[in-house]
Amino acid sequence: MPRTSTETPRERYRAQVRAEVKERAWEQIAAAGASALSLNAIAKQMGMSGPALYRYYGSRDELITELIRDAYRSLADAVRAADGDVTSLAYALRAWALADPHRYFLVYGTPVPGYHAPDDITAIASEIMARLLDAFAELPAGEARTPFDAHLDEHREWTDGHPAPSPAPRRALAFWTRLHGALSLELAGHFTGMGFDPALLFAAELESLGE
Amino acid sequence: MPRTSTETPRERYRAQVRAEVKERAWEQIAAAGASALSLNAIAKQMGMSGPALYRYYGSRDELITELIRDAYRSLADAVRAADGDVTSLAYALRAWALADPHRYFLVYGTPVPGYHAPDDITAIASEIMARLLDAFAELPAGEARTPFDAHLDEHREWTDGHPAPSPAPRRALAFWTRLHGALSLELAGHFTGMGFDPALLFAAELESLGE
DNA sequence: GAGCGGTCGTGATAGCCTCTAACAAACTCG
DNA sequence: CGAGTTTGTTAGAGGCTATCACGACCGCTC
Repeated sequence: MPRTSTETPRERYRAQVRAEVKERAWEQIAAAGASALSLNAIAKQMGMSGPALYRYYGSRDELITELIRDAYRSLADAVRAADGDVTSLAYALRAWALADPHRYFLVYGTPVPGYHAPDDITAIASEIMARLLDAFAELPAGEARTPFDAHLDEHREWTDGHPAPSPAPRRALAFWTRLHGALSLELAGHFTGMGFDPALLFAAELESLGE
Repeated sequence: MPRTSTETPRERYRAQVRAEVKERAWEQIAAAGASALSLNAIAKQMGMSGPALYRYYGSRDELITELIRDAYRSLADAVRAADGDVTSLAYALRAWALADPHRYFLVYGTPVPGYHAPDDITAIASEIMARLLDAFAELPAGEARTPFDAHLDEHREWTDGHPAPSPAPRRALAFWTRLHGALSLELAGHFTGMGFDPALLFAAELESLGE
């Protein structure tokens, strides 16, 4: 197999170790959530002693930020891989969330107080949003124009130049907030013991976006 | 002032210290979130040495559980104090959430992996749900019956004997998930920099429940 | 009022964590 | 081969949760 010539052996090794650290980190997160992530434990698991890991990640926060970045990227991939239409987007989102709930909460869960997302992460987020706007732009306009539509027409910074006409931004926002509402409560276990099927609730909410 | 005769001085003192601990805990949570809560720091703040606090709360988890319980109780109070109708319930919820976002996340945020809520907490949660069902039971039935309505009719464990007829449970669930979706994304800061007014999004989502 | 039992606060300690610093070993590349 | 960078080590500071043994104190009872 051909190797990239611009990559020194050291860089190769470094990248490999960083990747393995992330792997273990994901395992830990899946097992006990992001708050329980311990650089020390990862180091020991990999057979090296605590501080060695700091050669690869300057701090716990740096590692977590990298994991959040990867989570966003994988969500963007999942969304990109879905068919263009709204329904398949919704089920791609749901499948991605159910595949690893902790990863979902890393993106949409309780924020760390001081934390502010780096630019490249917000860029990925807006790519996902663009995909949503695409999907809704293709739908027929349909219903009546709401006051919130008017407000959104005057505040379209977030659509970042996307040409989707008037009802689409509102519907894209509703897609995001409604499905997040249903998904996050399901993943957080707030529906357990209630008896109904969360998948059907999700479907019903998705339905509500079509009307 | 008359004092309760069933209360010994020791018990009075104990209750007072426990209350002050909780106060400091809320301050810390408001400042840096629940994950940053430190029994040690609280003890020092109160002028006593670390382990002394363990006389009052057996563990950090026990304190947090108590805080979650209080959060649920205060939400139940807020909801109980609101007028019966759906709109005032929604704005009571929103006001309660905005008053202390970290408290909101304590209730509806990323779950701690091992954690399972004690019975009395789930009891409070179902009282809140009953209030919601009340509000929707008073509304005219209106629209067409959905497949999800049928599913809910067969799975009404969670309504806990509440007599609200068919469309009400679905609408109460939608109230919960939609408003939570909008609120939690707002509180987590996912709308910052997007330009639109989260209050108007909330209002629009609330509107969507009336139809 | 004296004594006694339970409660409360203390310091010491174990064990975990993050992260820094100084030092030794290993590897790359000229 | 040799020099410089990179990597890993141990030691240690300072934080945390939590347990334990001990002394001090308080309030109830006699």
